[in-house]
Amino acid sequence: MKKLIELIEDSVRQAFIASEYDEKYAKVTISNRPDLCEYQCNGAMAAAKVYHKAPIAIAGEIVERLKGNKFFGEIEAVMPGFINMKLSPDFLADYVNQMKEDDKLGCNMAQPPKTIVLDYGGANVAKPLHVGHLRSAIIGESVKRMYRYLGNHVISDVHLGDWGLQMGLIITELQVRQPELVYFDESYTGEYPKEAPFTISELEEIYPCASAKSKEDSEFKERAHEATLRLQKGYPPYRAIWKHILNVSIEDLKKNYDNLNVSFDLWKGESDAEEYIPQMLYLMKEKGLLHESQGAMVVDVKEDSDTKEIPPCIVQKSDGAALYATSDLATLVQRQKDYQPDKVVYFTDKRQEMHFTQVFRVAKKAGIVGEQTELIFNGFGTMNGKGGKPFKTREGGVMRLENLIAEVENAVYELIMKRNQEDIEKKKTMKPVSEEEARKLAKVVGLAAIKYGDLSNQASKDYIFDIDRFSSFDGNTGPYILYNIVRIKSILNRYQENTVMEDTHILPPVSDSEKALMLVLAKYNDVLESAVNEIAPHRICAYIYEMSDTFNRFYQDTKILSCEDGKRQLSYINLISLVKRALEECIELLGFSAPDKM
RNA sequence: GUGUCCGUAGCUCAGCUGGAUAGAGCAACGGCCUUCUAAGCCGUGGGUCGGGGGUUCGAAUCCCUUCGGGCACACCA
Repeated sequence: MKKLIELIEDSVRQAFIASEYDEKYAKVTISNRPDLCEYQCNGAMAAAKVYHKAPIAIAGEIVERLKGNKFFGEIEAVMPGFINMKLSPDFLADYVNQMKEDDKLGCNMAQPPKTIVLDYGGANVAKPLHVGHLRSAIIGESVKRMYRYLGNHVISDVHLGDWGLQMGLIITELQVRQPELVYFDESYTGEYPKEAPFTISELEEIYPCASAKSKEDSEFKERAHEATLRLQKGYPPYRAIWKHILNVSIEDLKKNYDNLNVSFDLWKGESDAEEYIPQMLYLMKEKGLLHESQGAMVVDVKEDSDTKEIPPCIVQKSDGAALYATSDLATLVQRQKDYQPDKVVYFTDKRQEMHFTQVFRVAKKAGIVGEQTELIFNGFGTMNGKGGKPFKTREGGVMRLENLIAEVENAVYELIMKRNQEDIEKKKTMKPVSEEEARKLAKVVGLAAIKYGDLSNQASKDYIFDIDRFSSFDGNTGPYILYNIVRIKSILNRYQENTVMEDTHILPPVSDSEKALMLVLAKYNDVLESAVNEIAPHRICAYIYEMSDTFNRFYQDTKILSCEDGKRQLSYINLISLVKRALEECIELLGFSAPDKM
């Protein structure tokens, strides 16, 4: 469906052309003065100088040509040269009705659809998810849904950290602890056990212990490096241990991501890229890009236009082992082979920007991906605690993701119980909410609180994660958005109890608040498409907040269930159904959903 | 040091492809529940858009400069 603003702009452009002004001045924007008008065009002021005319005269000419146009209820030229427009109620209602008939509420599908690989999650095997993994998961998941919504072919890959030094560290530490295991018996030739010699919680303890040890004990560190290399070279017993680590971890990770309503099409890891390393190195060698520097194999990626020093990209360490860039590049080889993506987007902490700059340049230079392939680094800011310093537990440690989620759910749970208690005291309800019900509800609302709290900030900026603020039911929060959806559901339920809907037509608005609501609805496709183009979930948040706010005003001064005029009432019902649909589509894109009651 | 991002109300954030009086939420204060969920609505107070300069009819927005802060700068990921 054509965007509302484009329809208007087209007609304004015709007017500019008819008056022999350059059409570039015909740009229309949503008004920043809603008290004066709904849409505005400021082109007359810019054109004034070029055409040596008073801006108000130009604006006047344009307005004269547009008077009587079906789009406009009112249109006027205002000093010094603004063109102020208000839509005709009929046209607006017509547009909203068209939206309603469309599956995607008027959004235009990507033409042609693109194949897009998304790399987010970034979980490491053998390490629990912590708060540092939250943003990647939430933002990536949302962007996945956004791209998909517009009809793109999207493949999400968790891209596990399963191949680096941490593997060697664990193996080495395991050997220290349990040297009797068959994996460490060089002369052993039999089958390796199917059962892992550790549980997930043991694993989660082993890694930090080994990591700390390697910082103090250089001999231990040396052995870990060696073990890493042997693993990467395919040494069978280490492979067997590694497989155990993988299985135990993935099972646990899936559980955690499920709780966040985050899912992946692929559970590939750095290890899966390993077989592509030779091909990758060959491509580089063939192009003469590869050379040795201080014992390592590197590719120069400097460009003349650089404003700073970009160091060469190391693709092979001096001991021959793979590292971060190696696996990211080899992964690109694999993705190119499997999907020929038009676009690959990475969601990691913005501190990794340099790494991705290097990797992207090497990938293009070596021809790992085509010239046209878009490689996008979507770096996000740090999640800070209340004081503006990185988010920590009260003891100062790194907080586990599951604990964070539990804390938010608890905060929400407390609020639900408190509110229920107050309602009983005020005699608004007699029914105490059961603990089980409240817990269930707190899960749904808590997830909305976390995700909305995160996504409503611009991803690239650092932000403050404030549990109390995010889980609050007042103001610009996830719970508030859900509350509005629940309110609409409640009205619809009561209405449908005793009525059959036959006509689904929405009538032209009769009140300001109703028109305002339709105006917000009408820009749905515009907001969604630009949010997707800009990879900006926060724009969707801002939009649904605006819609909720506008709905509330409408709700306040419009009695729906007691409306006497049957046709009008039905129109209201259809209007708020559409609002509900729009809100639900949006929160679905953000990665959470609404309960039936709150 | 070089580069880069940021600095908007007491707090948390929008707005940044230049437009009219810089917007929300929280916090504070005052109204509105026998009527669709008051987790709401209406209203009041609160700002040198870090400072300075420039471009422009017009700058929070673009350019320069300065102060303050975050982050990155090859064998960790």
